[in-house]
Amino acid sequence: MTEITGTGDPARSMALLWRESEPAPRGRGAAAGLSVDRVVTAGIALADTEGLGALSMRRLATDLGVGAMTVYTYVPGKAELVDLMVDAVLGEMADLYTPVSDDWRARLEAVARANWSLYERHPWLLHVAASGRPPLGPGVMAKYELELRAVDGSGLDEVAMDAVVTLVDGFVAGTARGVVEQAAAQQATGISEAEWWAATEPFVARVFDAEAYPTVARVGPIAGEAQQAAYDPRRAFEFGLTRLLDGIAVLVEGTNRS
Amino acid sequence: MTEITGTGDPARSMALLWRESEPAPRGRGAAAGLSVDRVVTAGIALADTEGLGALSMRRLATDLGVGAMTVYTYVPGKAELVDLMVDAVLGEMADLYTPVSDDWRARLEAVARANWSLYERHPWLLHVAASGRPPLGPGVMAKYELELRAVDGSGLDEVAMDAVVTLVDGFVAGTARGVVEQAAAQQATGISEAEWWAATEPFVARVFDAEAYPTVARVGPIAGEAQQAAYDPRRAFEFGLTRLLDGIAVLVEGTNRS
DNA sequence: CGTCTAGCCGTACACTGTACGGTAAGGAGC
DNA sequence: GCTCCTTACCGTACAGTGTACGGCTAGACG
Repeated sequence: MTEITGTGDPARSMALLWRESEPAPRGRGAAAGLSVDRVVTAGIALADTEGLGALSMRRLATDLGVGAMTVYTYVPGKAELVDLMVDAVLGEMADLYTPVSDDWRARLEAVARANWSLYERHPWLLHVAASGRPPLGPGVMAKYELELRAVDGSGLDEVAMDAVVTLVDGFVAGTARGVVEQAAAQQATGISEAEWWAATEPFVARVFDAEAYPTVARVGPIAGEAQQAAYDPRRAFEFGLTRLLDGIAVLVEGTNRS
Repeated sequence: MTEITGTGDPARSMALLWRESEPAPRGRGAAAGLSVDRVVTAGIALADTEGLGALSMRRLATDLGVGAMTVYTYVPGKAELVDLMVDAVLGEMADLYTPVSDDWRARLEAVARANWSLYERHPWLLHVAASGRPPLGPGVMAKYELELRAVDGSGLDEVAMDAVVTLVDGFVAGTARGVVEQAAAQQATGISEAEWWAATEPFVARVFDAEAYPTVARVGPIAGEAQQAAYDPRRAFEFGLTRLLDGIAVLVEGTNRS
């Protein structure tokens, strides 16, 4: 259920991403009204509502009202389809973020929260390995541009600007992943987070050796009580974001001082 | 290819994790010498060498020299097997980290690097969604204890100690994921990172609109040149770790001042 | 020696992505 | 209006997956 971007032929992928050589529909295709865009949109809708696990070529074809193999007329394979879906969806970033402040820190925080919203809208993004070889289409470019602008004018050089944006994006992805994983576990088991914790905690208490793990014995219960679970991703997001921005501020101040 | 921990029956899982009620082997099993431990060890070996994608019940059974369904005698299902593998492997953290300094920052940095090594040894860990409902076995406990000790004595309260450890663990997982994703893309395509970038870059140059994305046009080439790729996870790790520790230092100093 | 238990495993089901080859519908040229 | 050709469409097949079910049999116990 993990898809990897950038595994198709680069030339073909780039042509698709930028919608080069989309021919005027001829032949039977015109009747069905099918197109790359419609395929991609249907794929996104399916992944949004039922998860990336439900995105099979057969199911997608059924949703589109065509036979399974017909989808391959518009898209070389599932890998390229996912590339297109990712690029399209990252392009939505522009709707989620509008720069307001002239303070880099406020802008960067807004970028982080917009990314968080993106993962809320499209949780399946976290099941796609896109950081290594991102689909360099218009959506990715627009998102990257917008994020770079947030740190532009802070005094950081170009390499640091890129590194800061990458750091914030990665942080948000990591904490958002926590939300998605908990939701997936709940879906897979039918047991809520609280129920699971209630069922597991007694065993922890029984089997636990407070002498072997004294620090866990001290910290665990307090942290567990505060979160009502083994892990609270939303709390982790708020806590981590402040630390991260503090750390970036140290860099910015150091840069502007010298 | 993404597995989710904590999806089995909590009682059964906890009993397995702590190896309760492992009966003295009777019947034919004694001859084959099979046990939960041997199954788990074989699973880890398989995942280490060929990846989590190669870990199928049939393949594991073949490696153990038994029929496919025999594995189910020792382990309720694949989900529980993965739980056991994760706990066993996180227990190795104790071999990778030995506390030396009495400076919390040095200790926390060592924890981060030990986590990085853990993912180098067992990249498949990143294909397991374990943060939501971690397998609370001896390995997880040992790792958590060790990490909490690193920040103990820094002046932070218990809730903050847990949050800091969670933050660092999540950061390392995110950057390590970059390495694993790039390796997976290379394996899937047979094309190296440099070759992919060389094949893609001309298309970027051709299709790219410097007026639409002026900041990308300025920053992208400089960052790309510095990394020789779209993304360099090792660089991101070193850069991010410093920012993160700086940000945590701000918190520690603030706590100790008041 | 008889019985019973527990380890072992063959078969089956509903899925997956996609290679291959066949069918037929629409546009172009006359 | 007829023919031809391009191209969209799609049925079938293959090698996989996790695991429910039920049958077999080897060893332990009375």
